[in-house]
Amino acid sequence: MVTIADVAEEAGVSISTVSYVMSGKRTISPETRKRVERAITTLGFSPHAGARSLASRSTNVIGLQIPLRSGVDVHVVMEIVTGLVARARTHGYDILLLTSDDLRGMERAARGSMVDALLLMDVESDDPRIGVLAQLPQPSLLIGLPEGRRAVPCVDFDFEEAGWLAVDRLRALGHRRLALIGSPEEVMERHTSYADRLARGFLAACAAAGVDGSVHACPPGAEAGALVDEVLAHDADVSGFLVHNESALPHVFARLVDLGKHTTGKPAVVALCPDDVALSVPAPIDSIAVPAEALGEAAAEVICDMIAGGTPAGVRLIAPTLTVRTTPATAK
Amino acid sequence: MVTIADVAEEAGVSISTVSYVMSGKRTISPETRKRVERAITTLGFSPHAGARSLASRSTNVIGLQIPLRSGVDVHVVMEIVTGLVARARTHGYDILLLTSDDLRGMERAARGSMVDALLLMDVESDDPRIGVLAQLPQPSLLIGLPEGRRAVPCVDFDFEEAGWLAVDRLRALGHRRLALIGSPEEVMERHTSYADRLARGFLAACAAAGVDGSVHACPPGAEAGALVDEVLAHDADVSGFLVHNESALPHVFARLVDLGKHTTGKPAVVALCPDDVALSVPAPIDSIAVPAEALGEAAAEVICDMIAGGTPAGVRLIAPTLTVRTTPATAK
DNA sequence: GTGAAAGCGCTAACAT
DNA sequence: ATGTTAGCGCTTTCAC
Repeated sequence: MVTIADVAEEAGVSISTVSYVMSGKRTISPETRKRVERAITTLGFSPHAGARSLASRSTNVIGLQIPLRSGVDVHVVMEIVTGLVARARTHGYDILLLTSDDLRGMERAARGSMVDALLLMDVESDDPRIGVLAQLPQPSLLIGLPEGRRAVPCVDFDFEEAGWLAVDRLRALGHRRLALIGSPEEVMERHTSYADRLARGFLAACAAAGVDGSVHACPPGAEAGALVDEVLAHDADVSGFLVHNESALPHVFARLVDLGKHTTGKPAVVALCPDDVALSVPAPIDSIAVPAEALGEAAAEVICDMIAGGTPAGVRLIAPTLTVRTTPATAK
Repeated sequence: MVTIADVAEEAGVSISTVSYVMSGKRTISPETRKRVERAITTLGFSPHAGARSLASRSTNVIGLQIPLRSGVDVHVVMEIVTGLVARARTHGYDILLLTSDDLRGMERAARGSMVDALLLMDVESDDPRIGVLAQLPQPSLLIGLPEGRRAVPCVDFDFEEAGWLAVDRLRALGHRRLALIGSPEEVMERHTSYADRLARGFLAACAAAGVDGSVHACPPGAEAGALVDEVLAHDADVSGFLVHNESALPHVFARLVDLGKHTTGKPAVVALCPDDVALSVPAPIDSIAVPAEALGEAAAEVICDMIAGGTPAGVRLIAPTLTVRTTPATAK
């Protein structure tokens, strides 16, 4: 293994000079800098991360708890992670993978100085991890928005507003009895932050508009078709659907077409999902995009800022936007 | 921050005793052990990972390159990662997330002693990363099976054999003209290892059985329906389909039902996908399970073994198994 | 503009 | 069965 001492010798300078060339923390004459840089590439030197973190008390690693639980939307998770990793790298940070069921893992990582900060996904409305985070010496950030006190900064998509937006659109399409086809039961039951907030926004918007609205947990995959039947069995006049369940979307849509509930002239669905998912449905549908990759990027920016000691982060919510792809006969 | 010296003082022993209590590398009297352990929990001590890696020359971290490229099956990726992380943790290893497009990232991690080993997913038949891996001081493992020399050990599902198995089944169902509906174009084009091997096994099996077989790249989502039409336009007698494209599966299946190509009495499809995906199709279909989680676990076992200096790993392929869910009228 | 040297918190000889 | 101590490879005062 090649060390900083080897580089120093090769370049004919002292160890500290090499260190300062790398960090840029003091002015170096152009010639020395050149010599050192040549020595570094000649020898193929990479500083030992452990030694560095020991001396500098920082790791350039961010711990990320990703949800490996059932019911989560893997597609969205992957996109968030994609954006996150890419953006973190541009700030010089690597990502240490932690799993969301492992409360002790994140403590271990933090207390063992393996990470400079912690990032949590798949946050629940009343998440037990938040208390732990607040005790940790490193800064932390949630991708999600729990209820109650905000002991920890948050970044998320504004699911609550998305509920309002969807109801607006469904009303404009002429629907007066609406249903939210949402996340699977287990996600709802553990009060995953986004599921709670979407339902809240949806129901509040329905109430405000004086239309009828109901919320339904929905299993992923083909069984979603049966749920549509169930909803209609309970109230045959339900005609507008907000679908927030990626793998159920094609099945819900197909069932609504079969039942004649959705036609080109009278669209019945607004989907909440990444754009490519909305486009994979056999016919055009309106959708509110979940900007997953941008969300990951935003989270990376905020956490890097926090590590750098930037301004207190607070709450940041990305606003939803509706994309209209249908041209209903009855739309004015 | 609490250090090993604090613990030693609290317990009234020397620093090395504390270290040896933690590592178990020498015999400690029960009383001292107890005292040290109490001191550790009292003070909430976690050893500094950087200091540890500096002194011990090992990090207890495995670098994992996950594919964040288009066309990959996120569902399968997540399952592999799930199995991998869980199993690695039981061996005391954490996972550093690297991305598969970042060739330099993995070198950086390895040369900077950030990881004890490297694990690569989404391997291509002639993968440029392999040459780099072989030069690195740390051991590495591929999840995949490239062609040519095996400079690096490999673990994977036996996609080639899966091709044979599927052809067996489709022939038993009475089909004589077969089509493989496979990965998206971009995955095929970069000669992703699994896509290549599945196609090879499928075509070899067709040739061996004297039946007609063709391979088709397939876009994810709804456009898959159109591909079915295209295949049949080219040869209307194609009747047996092996589908290896998770998000296309429901659409391919629906199209085949619409066209009357698939009936309960005469099943037309064998799917290659995780079991839950196969079960989410509206009707029972035969499938070959991709044991993604088990694959991740196997990879974790092998790499931990390699780090521990275990026996040279070579190639390990998990055998496919067919699950029959259909009871065709014509089956004997 | 550059060097010398004192740590950072551990592990693992080498002691006894 | 336990203590002493020399590093591990870097960053960062201090000194010039």
